Amino acid sequence: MLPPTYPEAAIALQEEISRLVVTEGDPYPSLVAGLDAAYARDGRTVFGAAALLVFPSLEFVEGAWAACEIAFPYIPGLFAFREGPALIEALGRLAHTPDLLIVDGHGIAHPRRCGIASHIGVVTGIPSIGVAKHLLCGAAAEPGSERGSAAPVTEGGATIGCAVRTVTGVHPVYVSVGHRVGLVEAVRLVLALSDGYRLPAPIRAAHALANRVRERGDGL
DNA sequence: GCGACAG
DNA sequence: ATCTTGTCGC
Repeated sequence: MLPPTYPEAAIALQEEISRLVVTEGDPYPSLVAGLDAAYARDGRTVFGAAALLVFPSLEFVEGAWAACEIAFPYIPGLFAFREGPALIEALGRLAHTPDLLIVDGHGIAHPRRCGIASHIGVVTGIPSIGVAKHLLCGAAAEPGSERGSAAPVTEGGATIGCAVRTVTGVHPVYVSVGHRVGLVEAVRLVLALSDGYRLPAPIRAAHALANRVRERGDGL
């Protein structure tokens, strides 16, 4: 199916993809890729970046990026149709295939249980986890203030993610299942991938790469 | 109808 | 996300 042009088509596609999401799994990855994007100042191009790190040493292996014309507006809940193409393109340019994806954004902590992390996980078949800085839906209980504390994010009685304290005393991140990873396992992995900063190392590396690429050349 | 709303 | 400098604090 071609990339949807209208919100109604995008929503219909998400409803189909959400049925394919596998919400359990306990991967022990060797190579973890962080995915993030940056936008050109003119707002017409999105730069997707993938940063590959060794697990659990967090040693950097390689980075890849891709520039795409923005083909979809920013609509909360339809994020994947804006950034997804650039992230998947960058992912495909890595010389190695990751065993796990850490995506900047939500997994199933989404109105249709199909955030960008789940979307990319299903499309690629690679286990994925969503890590977001803010909630899109649901409500989170307050986790303890110590690093490692976690509290559930729920919506309508269902647990859709966890608020996780990656740094003592710092605002938590919101972790949710992307694809082929259980929630408990996702939280454990995010903590193992976090080394002193609020966001996990793979996402920070991807974020830095995306910004570097954007600064170096706004065009294509 | 009103407010909220990943990046 | 992006527009934007310095500044307070560990």
